[in-house]
Amino acid sequence: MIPVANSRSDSPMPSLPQPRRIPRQSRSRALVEAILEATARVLTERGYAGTNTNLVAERAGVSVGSVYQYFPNKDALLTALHERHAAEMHAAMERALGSPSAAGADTRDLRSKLASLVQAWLAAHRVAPELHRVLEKEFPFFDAPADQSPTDQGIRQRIRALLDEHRSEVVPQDPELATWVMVQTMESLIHAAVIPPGAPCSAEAAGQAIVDLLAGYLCGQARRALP
Amino acid sequence: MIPVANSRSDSPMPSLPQPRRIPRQSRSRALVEAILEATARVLTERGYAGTNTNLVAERAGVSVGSVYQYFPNKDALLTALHERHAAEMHAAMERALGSPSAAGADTRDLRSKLASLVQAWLAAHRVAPELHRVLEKEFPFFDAPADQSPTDQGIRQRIRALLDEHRSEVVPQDPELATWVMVQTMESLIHAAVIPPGAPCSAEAAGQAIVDLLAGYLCGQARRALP
Amino acid sequence: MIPVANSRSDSPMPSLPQPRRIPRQSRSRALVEAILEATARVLTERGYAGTNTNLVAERAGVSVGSVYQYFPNKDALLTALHERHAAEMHAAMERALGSPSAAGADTRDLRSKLASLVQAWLAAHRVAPELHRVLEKEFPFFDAPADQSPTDQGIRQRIRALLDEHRSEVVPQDPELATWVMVQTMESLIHAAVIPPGAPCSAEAAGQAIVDLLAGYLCGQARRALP
Amino acid sequence: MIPVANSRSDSPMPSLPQPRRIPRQSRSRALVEAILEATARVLTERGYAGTNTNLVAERAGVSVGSVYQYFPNKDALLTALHERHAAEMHAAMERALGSPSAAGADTRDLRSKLASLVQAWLAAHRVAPELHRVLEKEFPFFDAPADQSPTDQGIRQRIRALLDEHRSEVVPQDPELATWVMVQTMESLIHAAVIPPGAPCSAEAAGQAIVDLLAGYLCGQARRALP
DNA sequence: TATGAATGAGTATTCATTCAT
DNA sequence: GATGAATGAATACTCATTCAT
Repeated sequence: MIPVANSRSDSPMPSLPQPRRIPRQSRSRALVEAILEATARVLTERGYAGTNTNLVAERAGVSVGSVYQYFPNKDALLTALHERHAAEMHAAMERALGSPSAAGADTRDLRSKLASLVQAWLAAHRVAPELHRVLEKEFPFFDAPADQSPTDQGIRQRIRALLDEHRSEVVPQDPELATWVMVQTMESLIHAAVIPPGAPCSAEAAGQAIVDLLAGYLCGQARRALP
Repeated sequence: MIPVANSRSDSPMPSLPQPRRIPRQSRSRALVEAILEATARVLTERGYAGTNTNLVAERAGVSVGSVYQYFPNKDALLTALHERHAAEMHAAMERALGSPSAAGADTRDLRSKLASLVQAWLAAHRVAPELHRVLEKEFPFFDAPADQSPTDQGIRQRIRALLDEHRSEVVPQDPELATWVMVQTMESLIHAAVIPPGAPCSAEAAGQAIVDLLAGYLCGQARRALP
Repeated sequence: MIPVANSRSDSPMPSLPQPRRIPRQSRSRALVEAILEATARVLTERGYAGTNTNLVAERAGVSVGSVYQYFPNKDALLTALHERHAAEMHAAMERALGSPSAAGADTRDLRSKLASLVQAWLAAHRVAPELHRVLEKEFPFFDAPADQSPTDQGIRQRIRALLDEHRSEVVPQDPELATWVMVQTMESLIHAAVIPPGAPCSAEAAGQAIVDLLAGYLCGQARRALP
Repeated sequence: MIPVANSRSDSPMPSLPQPRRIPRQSRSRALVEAILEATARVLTERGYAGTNTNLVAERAGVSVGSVYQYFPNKDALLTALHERHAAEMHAAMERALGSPSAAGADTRDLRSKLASLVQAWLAAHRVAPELHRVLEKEFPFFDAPADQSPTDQGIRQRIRALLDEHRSEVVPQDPELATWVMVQTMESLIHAAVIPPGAPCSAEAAGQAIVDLLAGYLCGQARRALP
């Protein structure tokens, strides 16, 4: 395993960097918010190499010191942004699928649910595609630790639960493997679809194709109804 | 397009950096080879942040000046490595599918050909997974320009040709879109399967799953034979 | 043992920092000379906290990069200066005492030799007392490693040899201990004498007093001749 | 005098920084005590570079603001600690020699008194050698101003008084010079003896050697009785 | 008074790139 | 062509100090 020298200090990245202090007061929260907002903006405009803590601080209208008051290092900014993104995706998923505990309430078939999910995620990514590009394509090496982040785990588990709910419709035998295929495929294709140059078609068509792909794999037939 | 400030000079990266001179003499070629080899080694051992031109030169047993004789800047090294990788993939594809001009010679069905291709690519990636990890996961922002690289275009076209050859078996209507789905899916899943932590199963099983996914999408059924 | 966080990096100081490359060509040597000269000047003018590598480089008329080409870090500059000082003291000692191998050639008694040595060292320190102040008083924590430097060892050994040569005149039993007392006393008193506010008397008188002190300890009587 | 740029503000240090307010209430005194205690602890554990006001405040269980309520700047903390040390040495000296006003009461000869003093100081330094190491070796540039501190003056004067009491036994003519030699020698050798790597012998033997050195200088013979 | 969040100047070090030899 | 010494802009991070609450 390569020790990815990601920040200046060549120390091996110790799992997920956490905010230095959990902000409780509203002022602190606003500060953290402003810092993350500025990070997102700078990241979007200048990419990874062009992003530096001093600039982020300036853009956020705070001092560098304040940035370091809440984030132990530069990577923590990116990680926080990543986490926030994962949380948004998780929320979008919950909205699209409902909570797993409320199973049975949702009587749609697997394909319909997949369509909802893909739709919701595509919509969420269209908000700030450039930011996601940087976050997901320039720093996927944050994915390894991020995969162990609770939010990412949550996403994976929800997908797994979805497959379990519909296990009678699901063709692939190994649910673990099927979950992996699902998550990898959805993430990469949704990003590829949204991020320039994007898919060679409308977002709707791309979404449709992704659903076809997934449903074809899971249910053994790509099209809902083949005459 | 975002001007990714990747090299020291903040100038927006103008498409693909090309080798400063195409070396014709064998000595030059050996030099370029040594430099790229060293780049690959350093990249594998130390990741992106740990890679720098001086170290590459040292490892290659050349002076920095010589590196800059053949590569206009640091990014050109990585781009060249990426191109080389794409070329290898292209060659593996040719071996697996045969040249498109020799169509008709290969009488296997689409699924069999897909299986060969996935097999070949998985095998090719297992040779130096760490290098691919860095190349594909730390620098996927090269992907966009790389998509415009001739080699990548070649891969895309070969896949497109494959779908055309089997257009009778292919369910999706839009061949352009189908090609896009194919390429994106294969690339991301193969990388995900090979790069740690990898797929939650054997490489064979992962390959099988990828083929199932692709064939399900293209042919309308995931399993070769469903009774 | 306390890990003295001396440079910015909190890493434990690994014995003596060595120049990054041993300069062979005259230009390099001149560069190193200029850098050390500048370091000495800055150190003298601004003390430890006021000394920084960028300023040193500027004063030396070179770029920071060049400083780091020859010295791995800031401390190495100070260490080099310290070493150079020790070497000067060693040379002054050789001149005052003669080489130990040529024993017998010098027929003076112990007290005379001590007087020569003290004299020589006082003179050497009067050249740049402020520099020595900083070197010896602001950074004596460099002494611990420096004590293991070959030059400092050389000084200690020469003193030890001197005591051995005159073992018949020397009262204290333990030569190891006597050497320690000698070295510590000479160093601290000479520095104290030269560095402002210095001794409450002329340099000559101070030197005389130091010789009295040492000779009194070693030979059992402070004055050369007490009637 | 060199303007040692020791605190962040580059202003030349104006002699001795004094506590901002002399605390009269017990709570204040306790606060000051806690702060100094914490300073000593941090200094001992982390050395000069590792010591910072925020950490000191935290260790003291106070806010930084409170530190600055009683100490105008960081150096004042160290100066106060140094003063406290000097005071302890002064007290130890009083205990060993008796108050100078009570002269005549102590009928011991000079050498005995010196032995007592050296003994007492060695013992005092063995309590927290690391702290003294930092205090005396990392910051001896405080020595110059410290020499002007009342407590240090007190020590000097007491030594001077001692020499006067025994002026009949004292060989060196200039009492001012003799005092200077005494103070410098005792301080540096006691520190050298206690601070690692220390003297190449037991503390007792080192103390004995120091007394021999001083007595030899003052009284003209190193050993109490030479047959 | 006490607090501690906020400040921001300051600094060691790196590394892509150049160019005189 | 090849070399590698020299360059110097760039940047993460610290910490003494302030001041609104």
